[in-house]
Amino acid sequence: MVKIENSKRTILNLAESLLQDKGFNGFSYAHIASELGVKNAAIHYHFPSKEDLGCTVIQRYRDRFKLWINNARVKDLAPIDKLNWFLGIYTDMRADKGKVCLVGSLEAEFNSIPEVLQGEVEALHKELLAWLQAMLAEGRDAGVFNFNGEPASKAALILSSLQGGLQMARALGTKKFRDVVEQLKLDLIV
Amino acid sequence: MVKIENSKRTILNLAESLLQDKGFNGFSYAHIASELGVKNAAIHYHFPSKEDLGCTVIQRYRDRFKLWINNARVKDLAPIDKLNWFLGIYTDMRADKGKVCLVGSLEAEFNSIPEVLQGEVEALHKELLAWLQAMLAEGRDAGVFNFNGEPASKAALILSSLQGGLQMARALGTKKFRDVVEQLKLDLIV
DNA sequence: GATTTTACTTACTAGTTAGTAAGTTGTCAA
DNA sequence: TTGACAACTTACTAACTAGTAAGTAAAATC
Repeated sequence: MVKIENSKRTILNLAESLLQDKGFNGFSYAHIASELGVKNAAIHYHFPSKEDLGCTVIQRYRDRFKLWINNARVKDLAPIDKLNWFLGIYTDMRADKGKVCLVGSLEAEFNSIPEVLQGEVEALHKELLAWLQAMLAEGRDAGVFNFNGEPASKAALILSSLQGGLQMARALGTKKFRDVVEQLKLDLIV
Repeated sequence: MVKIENSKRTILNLAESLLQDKGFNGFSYAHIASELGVKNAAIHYHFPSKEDLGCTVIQRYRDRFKLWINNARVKDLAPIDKLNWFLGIYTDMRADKGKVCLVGSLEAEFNSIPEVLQGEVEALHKELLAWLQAMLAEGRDAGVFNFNGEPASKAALILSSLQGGLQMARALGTKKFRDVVEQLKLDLIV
């Protein structure tokens, strides 16, 4: 028995990567197993069903995001730096083999994924929006952001455009994604 | 033999609907066949491969869009009415059982769909952007739209946010999509 | 040192997938 | 009336899907 160090985490990393690359219906246990050099059943040992695997990936991402935003490195940033930190997450995804965000990938296939997974996606999306909204309100109050309407609506617009922008870049290239980010800033920063 | 009227078109309608609902990897020939009350092979008779089917759906959509924008009913509209016409397409998709746009659905699964289909998606996306860009430029020149930066970038932002907004609405409800559209207008219209 | 637990493998199942080959039947043109 | 053709059905295949049950070997625990 060749023991792989931290199999569970390695499987989750690969599953997350495959979700962002091929979508939930676009990868199989066999893909993960062959990439890890183990058998299908080994994946089922750690994650009995694909639903379990998907949910755990999202839960881990939610935990990660919560840790980040509550860490002083992000929490104590000025609004404009918070914005750039957030945009950087998406820019990094694009740079990493043209990945898209988990939320976008799973919402595009929303009606063909398990219900509990839908619930996890909903929760994650709400958490992202809540943070964005608070950051926008903070920045507007501080006079560094300028926009009409509610912070909640502006947050929804920004997140949607990042989500769509990553997908667009797959067909039209990274430059188009950069255009979206730049325009986003032009429409926000004083 | 019970002849279904215009089978080919009926199959295309169903395939388009399934693409927008479940994604390319989320539906099968069996789904289409059972819904139409025919056998699998009947679908293969009209569209030998799933790749053919997908491509034909996109080609038809491209033709339709070309017809629309070249028709006087749209062509001769004022920029603001052109905008509302375009936004209406997406609002209607949302109203129709929470569908997402074809481009978004296929780009989310971009790395697990056939290459020729990727090409069709790219072409459609470019055509949508080109029309949007021209409309934005026209509106800005006419003084009804106001935005910084290039029309191409603003077009990319708007289309991305509509694409992402439809997906977001699946998890968070139609109100969130309306918020995106409203914010979009606030950020554009004088 | 014995026993339990962890992390697998082997071997399998039942269902689904896209796709094919050969036959059938109604329609239409010559 | 015959023959071609369109639009299927029947019957099949090979590959892949998630998932399971039983066995195995090393490591941790007692």
